[in-house]
Amino acid sequence: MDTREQIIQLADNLIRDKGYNAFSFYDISKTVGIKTASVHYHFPAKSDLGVSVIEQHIHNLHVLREKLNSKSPVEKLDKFFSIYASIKNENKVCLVGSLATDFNTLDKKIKNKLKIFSDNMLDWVSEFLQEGRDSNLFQFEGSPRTKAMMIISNMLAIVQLSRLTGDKDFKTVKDTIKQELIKK
Amino acid sequence: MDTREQIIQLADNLIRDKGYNAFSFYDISKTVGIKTASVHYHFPAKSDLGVSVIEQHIHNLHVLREKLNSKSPVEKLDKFFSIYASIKNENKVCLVGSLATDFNTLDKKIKNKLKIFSDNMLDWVSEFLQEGRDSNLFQFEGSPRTKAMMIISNMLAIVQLSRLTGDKDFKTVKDTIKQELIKK
DNA sequence: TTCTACCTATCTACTAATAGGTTTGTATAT
DNA sequence: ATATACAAACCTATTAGTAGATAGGTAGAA
Repeated sequence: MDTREQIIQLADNLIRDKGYNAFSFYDISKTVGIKTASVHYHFPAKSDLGVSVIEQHIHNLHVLREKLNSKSPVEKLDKFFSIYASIKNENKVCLVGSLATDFNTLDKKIKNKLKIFSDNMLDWVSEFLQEGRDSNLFQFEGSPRTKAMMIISNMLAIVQLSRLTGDKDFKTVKDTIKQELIKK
Repeated sequence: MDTREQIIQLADNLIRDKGYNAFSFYDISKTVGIKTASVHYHFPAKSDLGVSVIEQHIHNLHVLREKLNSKSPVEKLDKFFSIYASIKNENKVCLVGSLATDFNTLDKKIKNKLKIFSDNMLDWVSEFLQEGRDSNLFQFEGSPRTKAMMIISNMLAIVQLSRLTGDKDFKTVKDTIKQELIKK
């Protein structure tokens, strides 16, 4: 992994661990083993780094969608859950949740990119929910978009909330959502 | 309102607007009209202010519970929703959500106090959900605590997420939760 | 007098960011 | 084959600004 990628990876972890306004170029530099000025060589401003972190997530989601394209809605749902399970496992939160709380302090470029990412995520989940209902695998009322919004917000929040209430609440909520969606 | 209360009120708004690590004693001082050193007179450290903000929320919840004690579960649910509606209306997020994303940067005293607050909230919602189901007003499966966790996380997250996806999504999600809970 | 609530002044540490220099490899022209 | 040019990726050094925090002083009220 080259330096640039390493910086993005690290920034991503820091944002989801401590929040955007709690990490600095010094945190990056000491771990990568270069000076802060060298981090600025790759990313002139902190907001440029923020934008790149989100772009990485957009790209990863795109690749995942392609990969799962021909798989069943249940497999897609499981993969969706497993993303949040590993977030929880690392005691982090999801990118959208983290940046949403800092939203009013962010650069316009970051805000716009983040909107694109959350739209993509919402689009993907809506799509496989619809697909699952059409093939009688899932049951839910209302539009797929609304259901997607509810499932995403449940997962987004439970990784945050279970930092306080205990990690096993994550599993309980995840299992309940799946059960409600799949039971017949 | 005396200075101390004014500082707490202001810090509360700043935390829920921009996040704990994005506000400073200078933000407080310029609005209250005193110097930063004078803010330190009331709250020696930033974490003391943070603790007081949470204590205020704990107190407010306690007062609310007392006030609604004899009211119906539906009224309690509506009041619960209206709290989040006004948060959304101000384009803020809820205290627990905001501090949960910054959790790994917080002082131990803040972490502990925050746990108490989220426990109280969870306790209250679980209680009126149970009450509502017992009197055939609500229907849901699983434990009241799990359902409370899911409803709280939905609301916690939708105020965050709808900063990106649009304010009307807040209303859609809120209405859907209520409908699913009350329909017979 | 002593306490409350503020003040001025200052400190240390950290922040993002920039200017300008060094090293290293690589491509091109002679 | 060797000198020249150049860019990539780092460096040192520095800037201007902000952070939280403290020492010590003051004016007015109890």
